[in-house]
Amino acid sequence: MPKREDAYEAVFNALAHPARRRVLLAVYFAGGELSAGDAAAMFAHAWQTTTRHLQVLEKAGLLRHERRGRNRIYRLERKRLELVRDWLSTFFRKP
Amino acid sequence: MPKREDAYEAVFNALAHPARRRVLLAVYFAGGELSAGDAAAMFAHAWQTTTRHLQVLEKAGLLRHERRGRNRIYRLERKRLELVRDWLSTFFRKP
DNA sequence: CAAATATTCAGCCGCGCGGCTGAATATCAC
DNA sequence: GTGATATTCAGCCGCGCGGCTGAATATTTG
Repeated sequence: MPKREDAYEAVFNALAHPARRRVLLAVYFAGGELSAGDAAAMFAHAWQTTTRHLQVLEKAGLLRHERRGRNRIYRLERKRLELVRDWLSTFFRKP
Repeated sequence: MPKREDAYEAVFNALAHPARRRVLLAVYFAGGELSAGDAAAMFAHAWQTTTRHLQVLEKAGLLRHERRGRNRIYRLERKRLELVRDWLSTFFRKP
């Protein structure tokens, strides 16, 4: 089983790229799910590039996908974002 | 003046490296300030490498330093971590 | 001032990230 | 089944990140 440290590593790495952060926000504002195509349409670069970003996000556990017709629908995994929130919370505890 | 986006970029990038996350935690658990040497001592790699990590953190606004004798004391900028907290909070709002 | 200490500056280098293109795969419409 | 649509897979490539070493820069101590 993967260690907690690896989880942090994957998640923080995933969040390090602006395109990936935008995707997460886009999924959220689209109501929690978004097709790969709609995600790719947000960017100037080739859609294959977005595909890879989506995979990074998914491997980090921040997204999950589901096939729906010929689209792939990506959904947020808020639980995974809690990992970051928890990491941060350390710094905001009363001393 | 720097844009908000650039701030996110710098901060998330800074947090992407495990050594830098460890440094931030170390500073916190050391009571809010830590010398560059003590930071470097935590790692197996050359201290010059830590120097650079500290600079990345400082340029991201997550640390500030102050000379004290021949040491450089690094202090946390919690304010900057709030940026990340705010970014995250979007996802945890009631729908 | 000279020597020791603490830390940074400058610059080299390998490797992975994140662009790209071209081909493959899955599903729907006819 | 054929073609169109949506998306991924495979692989190329440049550039920057993050290691390293060696030299330089404060600051304190004797």
